[in-house]
Amino acid sequence: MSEFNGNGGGGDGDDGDLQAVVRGFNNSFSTCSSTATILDYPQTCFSPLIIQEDDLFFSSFPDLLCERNTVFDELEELYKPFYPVLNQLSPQASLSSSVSGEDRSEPERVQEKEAFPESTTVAGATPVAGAAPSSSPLAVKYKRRKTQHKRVVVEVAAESLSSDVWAWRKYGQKPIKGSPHPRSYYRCSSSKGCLARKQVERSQTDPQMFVITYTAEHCHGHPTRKSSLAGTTRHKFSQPKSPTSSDPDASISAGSGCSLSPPVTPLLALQEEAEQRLLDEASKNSIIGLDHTCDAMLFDDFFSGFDELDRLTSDLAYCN
DNA sequence: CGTTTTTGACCCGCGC
DNA sequence: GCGCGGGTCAAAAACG
Repeated sequence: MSEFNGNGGGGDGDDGDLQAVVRGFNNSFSTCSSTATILDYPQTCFSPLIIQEDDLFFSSFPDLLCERNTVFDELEELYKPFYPVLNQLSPQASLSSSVSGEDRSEPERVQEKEAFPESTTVAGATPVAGAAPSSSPLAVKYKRRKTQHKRVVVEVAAESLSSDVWAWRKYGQKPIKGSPHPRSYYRCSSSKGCLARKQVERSQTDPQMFVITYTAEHCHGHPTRKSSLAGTTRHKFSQPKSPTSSDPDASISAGSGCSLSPPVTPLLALQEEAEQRLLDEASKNSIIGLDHTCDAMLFDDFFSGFDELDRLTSDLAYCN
């Protein structure tokens, strides 16, 4: 790609950079050394109920506890304006209304169309299935983009990019005007039809940092470490093809790899699953409703996520 | 052989 | 209406 290469000497290196990033940063929430910072959007919610309940749970995960003191507290603070609203909502009711990810078997484009009905809004409005017909198949194909609203932008250090419980598949890379670094586009490959997207690019201000933009939500359960390992080569990302990839970040990819270790015991597997689900919820809640501050979906997904976490926590207690 | 990456082309949204 | 820039597609290549 001549245009891309035209970005100069940094071009090839950036290739490596972004490859290294492919695993995402989800686990950065559990890494105390992570310097994850929330950028553009006000974080939505952290329920008082989860914060009250989880002391025991967090104590089981020192890493999480560490992060909780930073990110979580910050989230809670930002979330305070929502408390009155949340207190009026029933988690159970929310849970029942938020189920939708399971049966998404239709073609992805249709799903996206419904997931992000353009110029729609929300607040309790039900997506109109089959609405907004396009004049041509191609029009349907490319329906989406800038009208998408659910996005979260995160800046993370390179060292926090080494692992991700999600499997991301790169589907594009573009040079960005005004930026010396290209942007890579990833979609979730953990589940067919998953709408989750991720954009990764190197920070302009600090080349040691990466700006990750998450779009949409995963329409499937969190892939446990166990199940991830059960896969074939999913997380064994190939080395950059370019022999010029002497980029130090490429070694991040090759070196740390996916830090997925096989669960030694079922209990450990459960703990890990709970941990990962928590992290996922934290991340998911960052995504939800960022542009629809009062979107009902925001609360639905929020509660459903923590309800599941609560269930897992109960399972943990039972196992102990 | 299945999955992932690369990369040129295509399409759409938006600003002018 | 036009052009630019960003986001996605899809075929080919690479990888394990």
